[in-house]
Amino acid sequence: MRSSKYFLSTIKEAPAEAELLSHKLMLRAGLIRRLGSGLYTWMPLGLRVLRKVETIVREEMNRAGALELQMPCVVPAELWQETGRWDAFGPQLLKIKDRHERDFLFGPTHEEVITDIVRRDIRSYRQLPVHFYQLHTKFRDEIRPRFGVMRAREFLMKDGYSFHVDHADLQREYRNMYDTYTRIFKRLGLRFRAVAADPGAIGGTGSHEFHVLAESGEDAIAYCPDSGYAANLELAEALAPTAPRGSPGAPMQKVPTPGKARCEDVAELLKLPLERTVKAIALMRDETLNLLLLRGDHSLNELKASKVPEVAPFRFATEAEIERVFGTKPGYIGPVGAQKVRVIADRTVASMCDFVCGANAEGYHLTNVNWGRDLPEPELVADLRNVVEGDPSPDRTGSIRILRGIEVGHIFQLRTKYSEAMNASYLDENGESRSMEMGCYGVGVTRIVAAAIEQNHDERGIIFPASMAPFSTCLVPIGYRKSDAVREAADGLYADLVRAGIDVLLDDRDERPGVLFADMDLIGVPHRVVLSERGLAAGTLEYKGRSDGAPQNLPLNEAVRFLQDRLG
RNA sequence: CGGGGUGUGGCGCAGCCUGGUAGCGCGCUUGCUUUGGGAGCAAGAUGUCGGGAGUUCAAAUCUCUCCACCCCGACCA
Repeated sequence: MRSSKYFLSTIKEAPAEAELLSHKLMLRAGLIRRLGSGLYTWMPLGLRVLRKVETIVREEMNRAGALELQMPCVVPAELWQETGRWDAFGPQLLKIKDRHERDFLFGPTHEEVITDIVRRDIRSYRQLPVHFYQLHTKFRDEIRPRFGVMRAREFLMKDGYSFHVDHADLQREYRNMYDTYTRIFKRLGLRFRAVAADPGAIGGTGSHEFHVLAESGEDAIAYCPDSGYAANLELAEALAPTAPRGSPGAPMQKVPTPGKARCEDVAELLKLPLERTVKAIALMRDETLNLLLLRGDHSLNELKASKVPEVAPFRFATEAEIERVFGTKPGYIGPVGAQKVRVIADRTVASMCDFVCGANAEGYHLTNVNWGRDLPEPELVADLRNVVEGDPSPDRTGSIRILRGIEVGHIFQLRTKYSEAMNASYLDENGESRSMEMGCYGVGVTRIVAAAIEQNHDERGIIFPASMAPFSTCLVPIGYRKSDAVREAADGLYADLVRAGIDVLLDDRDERPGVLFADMDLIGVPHRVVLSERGLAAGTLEYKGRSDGAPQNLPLNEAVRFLQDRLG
């Protein structure tokens, strides 16, 4: 491709709408343009990148034995009413009506449609297993789309669905997909990690997420370098402390802490470590108030809380409810002397002694509080908190580190959730009807591009991994329009590179060299070859990798072979 | 949806408080010069100041209202 015949639309200053670095760079490099909230056009340059990612995903899915098909984006409501998701999916579901006022939806995911296909076409165990996938546009009416294509409303996703005679075969395919996803992200050249995850709203048992590691990632991952344990932070178990609870020291004391509602402030005022304080979080379950206790430096894990039967379903108590029950404002509430309240302690809190908590009186806290002496033992002890750096690994080998990640893939074992709801069954060897076991597997294709940039960039712009760069190589002639020698050499080398099957961009624009260099760096082309009169006179050209510190000179006639070696 | 913020040429912004004929930088067009890291000079083009209503002799500026977008929370590939 010649840039004079292409459409490069780079800009120096990122539009104010972009906050995240990858978003700014994608706009500046002219990969995408925004149409509306969460809606983006993929410009020719960006689409090249997207297609490269798609191709790798498709090749690996095919290699894994899955079959590509394509389902409609627009789906009749009846199918979703059958599984109850027409109502259960909530406002994220874009509902639409046709001219006959019939209800449809724009598919955010396609379990219903694929299960409908399978229940019509599959009768016998002899036809199983099957695995169908598509690369298709999804729409989810996110509450708050953000970060460009990272969390867009319309996005490209690879979604695959497999059907099996039994759970064992589903598990086999699940492992197959785990390996396939691992291959995909390796081929893409990304630093990533597979982590155990909560199946969430999609349902089923057993699930892993694949995260691209990046500082700005929205998700936290608990990772143990010693054992290899990796889980989404929300899932990682915080083990109970092994050391026995210390014995009570000084008597409990009510101390004034005016204006100090946060544990940090109380600890600072009392000159005590934050680890000696206890925070109280009031959650309502119907009309019951549960008081959850966490150590001052820990944070509530709402997923864990939602799995404690005595707590869930919950909502946070309002300030009015808190004042009615405790007679004081949030910030000064505590378990000592609290009436009509169920006290539920996090495992860590249950083993604390001589701790600090709210006194249920505005402007006061209690110090040297001890279970069994100053208040009854907690009614319930549960794992309620997020793990923190340094916690023991849940597999009891080594300790936890926290990494940030961007979720780009998720695999689920749905089991029979959808096949039962939609009556997708088959006849087994004995002629008996059985529900199919089902798995589903998603890759956020558009998000991968943003995540790759988030992980790989510098002050000059994007550093695309070779796998997804819009062009593998750029040929930058200096003085293309001025020097016959440069032009002839550039055209000749360009033709040679094209003939060698190299995905090369000849930057033949009539611009100053600085502009050409800056643009090629910005759009992230991994390999750059510079031709100049000076070099030609010496029979050399210049090569520089996108992240190399300095260029190197090469004999002119070795350029093609050199690049072929570099490109593998 | 709750909280915070922003809408002024293609992009980034000033002007608004204190009403008086809309400005800067980048980009764009033309010419000359320049040519190894986003050039210099000169001449130009481009604005329903987010929409509507109101106050006023007069509104980008004040008031009301609607809209769009961004940031923080819950959701997710």
